[in-house]
Amino acid sequence: MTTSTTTADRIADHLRSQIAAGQLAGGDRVKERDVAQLLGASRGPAREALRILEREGLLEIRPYSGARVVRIGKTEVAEIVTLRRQVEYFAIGNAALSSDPKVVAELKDLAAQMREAHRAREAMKLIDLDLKFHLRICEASGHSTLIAMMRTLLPRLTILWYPQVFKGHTPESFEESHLKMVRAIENRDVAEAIHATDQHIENFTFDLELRLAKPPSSMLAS
Amino acid sequence: MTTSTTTADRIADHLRSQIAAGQLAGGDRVKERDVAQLLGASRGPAREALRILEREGLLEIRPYSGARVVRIGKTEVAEIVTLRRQVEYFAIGNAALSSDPKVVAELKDLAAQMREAHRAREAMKLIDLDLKFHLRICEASGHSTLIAMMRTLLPRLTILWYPQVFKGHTPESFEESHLKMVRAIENRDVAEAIHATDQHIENFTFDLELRLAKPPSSMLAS
DNA sequence: ATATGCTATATTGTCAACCATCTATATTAT
DNA sequence: ATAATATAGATGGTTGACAATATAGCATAT
Repeated sequence: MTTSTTTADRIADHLRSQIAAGQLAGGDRVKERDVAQLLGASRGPAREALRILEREGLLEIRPYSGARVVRIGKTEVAEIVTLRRQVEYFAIGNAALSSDPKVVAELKDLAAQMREAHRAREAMKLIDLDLKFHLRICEASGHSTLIAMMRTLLPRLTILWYPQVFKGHTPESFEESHLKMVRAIENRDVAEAIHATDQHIENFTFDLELRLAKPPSSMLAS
Repeated sequence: MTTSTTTADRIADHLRSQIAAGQLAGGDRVKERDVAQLLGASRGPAREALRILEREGLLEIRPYSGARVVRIGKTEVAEIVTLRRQVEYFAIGNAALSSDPKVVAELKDLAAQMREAHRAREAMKLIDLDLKFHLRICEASGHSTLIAMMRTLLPRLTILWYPQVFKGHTPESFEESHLKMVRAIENRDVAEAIHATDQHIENFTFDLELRLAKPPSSMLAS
């Protein structure tokens, strides 16, 4: 649970979790007033939070018509995974070239934290750490536009991933998969970095299922 | 001047033009109140507009510290052009596969409009049309994430391009460069589509200069 | 002169109440 | 059943106020 600086961020975090966990399903409507009251805030920050989630591709907003949770179909899944792969290649390639020891240390730390979160079965925390890990790699490149693109991609991946976050790997294998990427960065081995990334993505998308839209289920849905 | 639906969009459009034209230079501060009053609006929409431009990578916003126009250096220029190339390959490849006649017609129309805007030396209109053109190619793919990424990229390109928008080509050569892409889509020729895109980007980036930050210059700067 | 800490001020962050405007739904008339 | 019309509900936008924070400027100490 990251202590965000602004109310809008806090609200966005909360809604993001709800969406990832499926408490807000595809097609559900999200109203400014409900969101605001739920977190004890006013409409301003709530509105802002919805825009944040729109940019992340988790909500669709149409003027005067409100926000709805996006429906993600098979096409989108394939699309997101493909784009993610390309962006991550680019990112880790650059990270391997610069190979900042400080970044390497941080990544190793994140990998260890993920292992623990995995052991503790803290799904949301694990996802949050994983996002931080892959975003850190982008940030290491120092390319602001690349970071922006990654920010566009990662939240969408979250939705796909959450339902089966512990599936197909152990805390140790999960950590190892990440560490392979880190070591490649550490050794300035661009080819290996990309290969490790390829494997990493492959390991955790082999049976990604789309989450079908289901009937309204949450207290936010109307 | 595009007639936007919401006030925030209108404000964002206005500021985007100012930034592209250099009336707001890198490092300049942009205040909510000033922006609001300038367009006869209140702080709400102004705030929203700033967030829009932040997402587009034209502004940097820090909590309680305000928004500043980003400084774009040589590194960023190279980065943006490279990423743009990759995204556009992906987009036009998909567009060529689907090859929607309606889209093709729209693209041809846009190319013609660009020729006229070029003849009339209407820089901002030309850029606006060009953005529409390339965005339309993305939209043709139907990939919402790809569209999101393109929306991240295009506004940044605008800043780089504006200072020399008419340089290195005639209205006719400019139209032809776009038409080559359109015809490739029309003929479902993926390889040619990518080649045409490559040429197109190459033609108009050969001597992209970075715009250096300069002293505050506008009525919005403080 | 430089560095440090404090104060003052401007700006952002947030709230609340209110009205305008539009969308979508329900209703009515044909 | 269909089309035109009301109605309700939500969003878009305004105003004014206040709280929280960062930054610049000033005083002080080194």
